[in-house]
Amino acid sequence: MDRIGFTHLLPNIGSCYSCFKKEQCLAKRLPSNDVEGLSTLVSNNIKYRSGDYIYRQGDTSQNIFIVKSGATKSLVNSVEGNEQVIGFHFAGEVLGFDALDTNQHASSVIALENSIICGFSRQLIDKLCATDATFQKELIARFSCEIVRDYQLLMLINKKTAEQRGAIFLLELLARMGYSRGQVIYLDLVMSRADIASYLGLVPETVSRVLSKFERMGMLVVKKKKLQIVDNELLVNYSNDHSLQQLPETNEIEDTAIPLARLY
Amino acid sequence: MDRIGFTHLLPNIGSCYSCFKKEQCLAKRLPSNDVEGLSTLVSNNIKYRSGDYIYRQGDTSQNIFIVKSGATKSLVNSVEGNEQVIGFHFAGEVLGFDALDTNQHASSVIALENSIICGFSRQLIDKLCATDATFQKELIARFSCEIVRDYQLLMLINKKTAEQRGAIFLLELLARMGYSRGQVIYLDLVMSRADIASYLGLVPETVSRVLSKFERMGMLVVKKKKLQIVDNELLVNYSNDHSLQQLPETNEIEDTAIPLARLY
DNA sequence: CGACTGTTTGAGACGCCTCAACAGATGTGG
DNA sequence: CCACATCTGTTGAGGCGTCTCAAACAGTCG
Repeated sequence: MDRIGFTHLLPNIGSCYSCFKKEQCLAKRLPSNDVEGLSTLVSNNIKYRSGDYIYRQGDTSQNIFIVKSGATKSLVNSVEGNEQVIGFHFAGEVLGFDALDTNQHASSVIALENSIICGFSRQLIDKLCATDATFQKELIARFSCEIVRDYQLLMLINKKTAEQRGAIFLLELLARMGYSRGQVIYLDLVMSRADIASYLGLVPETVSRVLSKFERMGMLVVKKKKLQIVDNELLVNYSNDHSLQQLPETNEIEDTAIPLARLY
Repeated sequence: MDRIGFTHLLPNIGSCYSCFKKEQCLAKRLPSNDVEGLSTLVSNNIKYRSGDYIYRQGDTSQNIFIVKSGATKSLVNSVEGNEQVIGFHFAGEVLGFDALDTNQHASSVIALENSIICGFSRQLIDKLCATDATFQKELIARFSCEIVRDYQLLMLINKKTAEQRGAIFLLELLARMGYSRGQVIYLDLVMSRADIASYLGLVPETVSRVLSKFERMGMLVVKKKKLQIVDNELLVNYSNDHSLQQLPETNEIEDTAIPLARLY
């Protein structure tokens, strides 16, 4: 499951200077003569296996991490033991913004598949911020982006039906994978139904039902963790408030009369 | 409604140097000889009336703001026109972190009462970051704090009952107002029931019902926007998962016996 | 092969929303 | 000052969407 296609070509430990992902990195615009020296402050290319923790809620550290390949989920545990997934993270994304105030991570991050991740110590962050205005601005931008993402998740969980959440989730995933509309595309869910459910504020059964319904409608084809998106427009339609524009489900066998009744 | 007690003593426009809130300010530790010059880059002590917008979702700017006195709410509008309150902000808190990546605010902020707010231009932020490591770290800390706050709000909205949300909301408000446990205290809700409901992912009717129930239980006394917290411990108890330890509600006609029943 | 986890599907329960009516507070203009 | 409209907040009755609980199945691993 090599998401980027050529991970196997990389040495396990490499300098930032030769990193094939440096354009996506937080520190992408560092002058190259600095980069080499800085690599001593970076944990390069750490391999994590599926299920491994990158860090745990409560860990005392101010490291931040950058996903180089693979995928992770972040989650928060409440005092009562409830656990909620608050994000999925793919290549190029930054983790660990939650510890830079309190010196304790407010969330845990777990690899969803075998992943390669770089770490920046707080020492390095401060050094880069002090010497490189570009890095500093990039860091601020990433922070801001994360906050906006949280807002969107809040909007998603609040006051949307399970079907809307499902549709929006899939569209978000498609967008992050770089797919545009109108293509017949295949989507690889790296996370479990339970993860999706937790992220969307639902239970796994409901997620399963939503996906099944989408499949019955001809919107997509579900095969375990592999999805084929057949009708992207329908998905977009469903992600909006469709209370007034209810589309007929697969009518043949069972209904026929019901959708007509629903039409006005 | 003078939350801090001596707003009226302040001049409308003053330098940062003489600001009585500089200890709480993002720029609190600036060397005093710099502060005077910087005040030209700060919009000092702008007065907003209740209902005024500090900024609107979609506004093109990268200013950030600091609430000096008063209170605000921030909210996000979805494409379908739904609106959700995502935060309340009191003196000392920073607003506007959501525009530093895209150069567009992802949320709106509205004054809940007459408020005094300072603004920092992006130009100033960058200048301070470049010259003052302390400011830079403080900014990062505020960012991180905001992200953790968002996580907590997500946990609050997801999988909690209306009563838990109500209890947690009140406790959060108490904590931010600096009250500790065990006191009989008065709480002044500056926001409407609709604002609370939106923030908690509920409808105003439900918020009203929850508050009424808390009052019937002897937990607090509701009088419009003024609350008296009578039994803080009970509130804490209710904020946890009380499915297994359901406390008896008012069974008798009205009261009298209720406090006694609650004593163990 | 049997345990185990993850997923799907169904039936019923329950919590919150919706809709409606009403009360109280606030503001406006005559 | 009152009549009126408007807005906020409260309370009740009923409906609906999601959760809960249960069962069955598939896939994986020992």
